[in-house]
Amino acid sequence: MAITIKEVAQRANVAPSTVSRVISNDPRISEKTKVRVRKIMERLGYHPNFIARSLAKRSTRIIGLVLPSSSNVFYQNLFFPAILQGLSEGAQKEQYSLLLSTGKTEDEIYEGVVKMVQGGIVDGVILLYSRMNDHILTYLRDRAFPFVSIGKPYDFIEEITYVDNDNVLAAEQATDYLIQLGHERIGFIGDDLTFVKTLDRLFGYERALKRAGIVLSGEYIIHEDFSHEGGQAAAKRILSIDEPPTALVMSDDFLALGVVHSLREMGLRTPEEISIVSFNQVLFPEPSFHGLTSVDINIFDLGYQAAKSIIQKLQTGDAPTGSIIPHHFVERHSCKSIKRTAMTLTY
Amino acid sequence: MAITIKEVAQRANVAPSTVSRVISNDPRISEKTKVRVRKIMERLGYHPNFIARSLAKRSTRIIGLVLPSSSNVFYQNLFFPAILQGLSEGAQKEQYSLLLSTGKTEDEIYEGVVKMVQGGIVDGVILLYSRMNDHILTYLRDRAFPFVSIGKPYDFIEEITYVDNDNVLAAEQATDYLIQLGHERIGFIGDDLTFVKTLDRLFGYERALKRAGIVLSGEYIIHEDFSHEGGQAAAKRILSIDEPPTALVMSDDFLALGVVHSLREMGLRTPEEISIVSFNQVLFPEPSFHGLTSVDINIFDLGYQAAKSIIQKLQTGDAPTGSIIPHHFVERHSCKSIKRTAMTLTY
DNA sequence: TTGAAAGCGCTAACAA
DNA sequence: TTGTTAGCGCTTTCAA
Repeated sequence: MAITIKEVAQRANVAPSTVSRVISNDPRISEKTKVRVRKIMERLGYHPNFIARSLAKRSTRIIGLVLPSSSNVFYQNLFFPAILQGLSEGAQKEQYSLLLSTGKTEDEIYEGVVKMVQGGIVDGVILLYSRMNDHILTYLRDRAFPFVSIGKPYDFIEEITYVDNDNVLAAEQATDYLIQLGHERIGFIGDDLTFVKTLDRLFGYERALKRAGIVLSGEYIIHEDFSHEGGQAAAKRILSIDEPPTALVMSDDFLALGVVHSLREMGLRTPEEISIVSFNQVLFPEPSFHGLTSVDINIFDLGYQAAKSIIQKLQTGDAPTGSIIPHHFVERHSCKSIKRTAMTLTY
Repeated sequence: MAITIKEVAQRANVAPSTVSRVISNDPRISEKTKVRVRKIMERLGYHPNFIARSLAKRSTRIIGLVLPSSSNVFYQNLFFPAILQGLSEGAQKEQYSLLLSTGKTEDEIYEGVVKMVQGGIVDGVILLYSRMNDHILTYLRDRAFPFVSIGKPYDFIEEITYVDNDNVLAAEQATDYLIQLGHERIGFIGDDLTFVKTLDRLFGYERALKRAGIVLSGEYIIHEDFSHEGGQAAAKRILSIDEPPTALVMSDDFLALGVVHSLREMGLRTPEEISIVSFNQVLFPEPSFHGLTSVDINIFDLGYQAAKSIIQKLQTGDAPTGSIIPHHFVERHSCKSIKRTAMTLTY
């Protein structure tokens, strides 16, 4: 067994409570005894037992991270490590630790969250996603347990602390950009519409089209996983349309790469025959690498701010409702102008 | 405050210890009281407090994960999420949780590990890397604290539980493959040589060359980060050599993509002018996608087995010293034969 | 400025 | 089959 506070107290000829106060650097303890006790802690190699402390203080300084249930896809995308890095740095700064949810199915994850929360393992929770009708969010909210959502919540937006980009605006700008280039047959490819960010991006896309007086076509809106298979399926769908789009807005770089690749295999080149704008900007930051024109959503900042928000909430009991992380449109080489003026030159 | 075991006991007219035994499904308790107590737990919405249980049992069922200190690169590579997925599944299966180390620098990480271990937060630790002269490993070993290393340890290989591929053999096979294709000027690009896996792969590369009677050239061995910048730097180095290699063995897909890309920008095409074999196989499993001939090291299995090994160690007090995960050579389109017979045809 | 003592919620001898 | 009791190692009133 390891050294306890009692043994330190004995050696130092003080009460355990005094040692405890030395640990937390209580100002009521004289410098002299502090120095003496610290020396003995050092000599004995004493380290406080966090579990005992947690039990007494009813706080662990551990934050639970909840991944989405479609985590197989999540694990194959650089979004996850990027956001973890931000979370990790934000937590480390305030001496918090991060506990991962391990479940695969929705039920497993739910059970895991209940265990973390009711078991007193975590002081707060961060949801690494936001989707509609989420049981876990409802559970946390019903219990008034501190949590932060990465992604704007679908309901109760006024009362939930979240961190997000302005996805509507970002998608609108991306779509506008394509419209400016002369495109009118513009498609949208996103993943599961239960995710709020997909809804938002779709909404921004639609808003841009409407404002430009372009009629929406249901055929042009496609939903697939953020995976290579998803990309392939999406590419097939696109080519099966009578009047296929000349440009695409896509909700993720990985998905976009898959689509671009599949389209190329089917004989459709980017940007010559089809223009592409995507989201996330995690795959090699260099502009020259894959050449996807894309919206950089600053994933690291998203994670960092989420950690900051939950910690603030835990420490002050309150936190800003919504934090919006700025995005940046990064123009590269996956889009081509098809304005009539440009076209006539070609004729 | 939440419901405690005492309140359940009162309502059920039993002693707290009986409730405790019901929770752990102790066979000594009669079915009748079990049912009664469970009903009351249900009705009160009781959930055991894990912290209290952990303190009493001196075990938390939490496993600490330690990332390498060069984690900025780690976070930008799909190796990390892939191994996490394996770890996660292995942990979930046995009802263990995963705690992440959050530090950036070596010192921060070391402090974090000490805190986890001495603080009694974790029952065991998994090192997600293996490098020579690792303080953390030494610390854990000195304390005889249960841990598993992902990657063969540099020292004390007999007594440390680890999970790894046969990287020497894999690199030897990859190099052999290039030799079979007629290459003799073969380079090796890896990252930091303090990582054991890089050492092993380098060793396998050298062994294959020696066996084929090819003289090693120090110029042909390059070390760079697993990042795009690293790839760029490596590409420059290669082109600066008087007699540049006609083929490369590389220790990571991400690095390889960066190198391939940079080389192409500098006018050297793959596989026409330079052949490439790499490692990891995390970036889109489809053979057609990026076309890199590569060694699939089954990262998921590596993580899954690591979780399994540490849990076995925690439960039985013992575990196999080394588990070797099989690798698979995946032939694609990044290598070209330059055998003399083929060459003469061209002349 | 320090100490004594109770208690955080649970488990695990030992008794019955 | 169940209850009693003494901790696990720390914090925190209350008292001195």
